[in-house]
Amino acid sequence: MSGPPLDPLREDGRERRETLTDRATDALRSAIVDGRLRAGELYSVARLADRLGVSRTPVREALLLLERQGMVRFERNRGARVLETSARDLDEVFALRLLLEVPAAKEAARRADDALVREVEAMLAAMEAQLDPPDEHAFMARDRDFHQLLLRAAGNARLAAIVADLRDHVRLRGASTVGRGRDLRAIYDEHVAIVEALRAGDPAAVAAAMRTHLERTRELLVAAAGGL
Amino acid sequence: MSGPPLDPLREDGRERRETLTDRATDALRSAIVDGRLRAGELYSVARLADRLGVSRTPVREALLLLERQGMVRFERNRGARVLETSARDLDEVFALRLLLEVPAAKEAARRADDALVREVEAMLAAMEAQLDPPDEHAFMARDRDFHQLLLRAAGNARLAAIVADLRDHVRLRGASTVGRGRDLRAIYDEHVAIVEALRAGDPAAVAAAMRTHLERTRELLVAAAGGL
DNA sequence: CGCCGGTGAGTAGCATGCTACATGCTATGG
DNA sequence: CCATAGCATGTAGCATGCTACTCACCGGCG
Repeated sequence: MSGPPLDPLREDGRERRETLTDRATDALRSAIVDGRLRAGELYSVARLADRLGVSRTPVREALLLLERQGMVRFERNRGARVLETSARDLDEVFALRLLLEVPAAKEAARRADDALVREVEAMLAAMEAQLDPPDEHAFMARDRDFHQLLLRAAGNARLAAIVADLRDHVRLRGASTVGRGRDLRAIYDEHVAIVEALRAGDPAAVAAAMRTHLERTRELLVAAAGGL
Repeated sequence: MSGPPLDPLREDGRERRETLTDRATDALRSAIVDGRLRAGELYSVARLADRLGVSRTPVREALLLLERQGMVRFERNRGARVLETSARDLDEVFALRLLLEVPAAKEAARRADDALVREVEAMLAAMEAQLDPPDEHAFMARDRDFHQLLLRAAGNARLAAIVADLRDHVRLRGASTVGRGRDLRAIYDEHVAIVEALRAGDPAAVAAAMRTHLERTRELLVAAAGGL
């Protein structure tokens, strides 16, 4: 089972600042998040290396990094297994995001200037553009950018990096299911509330809106994963 | 007819035996934390591999993992540089520890039973044993165990893992400096306050004691690093 | 004297070779 | 027919080979 070929990493352009290990890490991470590499499945380093068009070394190094992030687990002489994300895992992830992102949103609001507000508004518009027709993949990419913008604005780079890692545990479903469009609209509205509070210069309201958003998202995802 | 069970040679049937990469990661991490590998210095994979008595592969893999943790940075064709921990880094680390450990301590207190209280008390006694004569290295190891015990008791494994990673950014100084013994005593007393609140079954007091402890430690370390 | 270009040693990054082990299949013996 | 030994195949883990690059050093030239 070789599966569909992943995008080759090699580019003919000679200037490569990034290493192949970096590229392999990004490629495998996104393949796992959007399900092209399936949770629960075993993959061999050699086969993935073939699919990516590189040698085994950068692929193994990438998988070791993803293992540390909790996305895969090596099984000796068997392969690397993509780990499933249980409802309990999602609960842990969102407990952490609440602890980190709510205070970070408040701090970002305290520091916010007009330039940040404009950036956030632009991000919100980009999200809205993915509602009709509903494109979950593009929407979630914008959602990630929105959150990262606010997190970086809070001034703690490590916090932003930790949240980015946590997000990778939420898998995207492939085809939109029934009612998915309405879900996206609801998520979008929660972001609107955050931006309105930010525009009003009200850090406590920003924090509250972020808390509401994360709690609702947690409910949604935990339920979709079968509940606790 | 199976007879009496023999001791299984394999731990879990399918789990991971420790690899050389794992051991190299632990060895290098602790060498960096206690200063045997010096911050700011460049080290080559080949030389480290010689010192550890293994080939370059597990050493490179270990350094890649430590790079992801923010402890080293590869410089192409030059080596791996041990990153310094600035006062600003420490401020970020403790901002995160406050966001995570204070609520975690409260949750641990809510869940605490007699067994946990006894474990924590034993850990506290182990810390006290390192006060006279003062042994900073052993004391800090116990301190780490104390915090990890509480974090795990809070029921969020990822939270505990994140805090463990953050702690590695605090370097131990080698020989005790003047007044170091008194510092250890003060740190110990802050842990006593946490345990007393825990014994009293008062989650809010546990959280407050943890906050005090972390804020004082932050002040101490940020000042020692030259201030913000 | 100062600048500059060559050059050789050392390096990360990547590819590949090698070994022990896990597992499925098959042939063999009951 | 069924159980099982052993063989073929595939794998992670580790070692090693190879290449392009960095940089310190040195000698010659302005």
